[in-house]
Amino acid sequence: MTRTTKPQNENHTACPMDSLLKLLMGPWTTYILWLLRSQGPQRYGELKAGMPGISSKVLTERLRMLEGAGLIHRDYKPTVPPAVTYSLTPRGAELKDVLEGLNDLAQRWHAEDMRVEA
Amino acid sequence: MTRTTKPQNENHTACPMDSLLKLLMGPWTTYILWLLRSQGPQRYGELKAGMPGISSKVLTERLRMLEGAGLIHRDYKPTVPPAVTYSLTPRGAELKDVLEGLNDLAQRWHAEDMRVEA
DNA sequence: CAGGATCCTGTCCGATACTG
DNA sequence: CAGTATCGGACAGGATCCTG
Repeated sequence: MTRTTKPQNENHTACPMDSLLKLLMGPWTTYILWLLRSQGPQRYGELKAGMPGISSKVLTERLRMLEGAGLIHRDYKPTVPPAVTYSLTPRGAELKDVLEGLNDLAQRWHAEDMRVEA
Repeated sequence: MTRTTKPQNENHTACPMDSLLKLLMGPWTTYILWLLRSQGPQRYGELKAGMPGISSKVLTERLRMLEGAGLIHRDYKPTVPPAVTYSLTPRGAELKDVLEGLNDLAQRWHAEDMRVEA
């Protein structure tokens, strides 16, 4: 086996949590999940409109990653013009709970820090 | 930190959860937290030894970020030679629960995927 | 409408060398 | 021992143009 990269690094990137974390951390990833959850299934253009400043490339990239991780579902209608609708999968919903836990934590800490610094 | 990025991005990086997520996603971040939790407070050198392949610079960088976020505590003894010990703060412990939740999810999905693909 | 291809850019990471 | 300083390279992300 040719092994040019360092074995140690594979160790920690192979960790399922780490890859999930790495997926979530993308600049717009949580936004996408948030939009799909709060506004229900949406089409590509709607998502893009809801995220001012994102490029097609990055949005597509993120959507593919989320799809690959089984967090969202891609529904492709080969009409003319084509219509693609994205929605959350059960896994996406499961993930929601953890994300909200993280969010609560972050917000609480943030609030605490405000009080301390004031 | 220099602030040359576009205003639109500040919108989503200003979200407390996003910054926390961004912090956690660093290449070695979860490792550090994991080590400090499973092996208790450790010194700089011990941490480094436990993470083969990491450079001083990156380790210091990550430690400073974690310290700045209030997740770890830095105890500096100005002896000769100096001794610096890092430990988890209460916040670090709190974060642990969420991380484990995420980890459980990731592992379960991973296991499920294995069954499906087999 | 929903992306693919391409180029360019900054950022961040790791290696090496040096210091109080 | 516990860092800092500096440099180069890889890669991620953005802008733009183009297509089924």
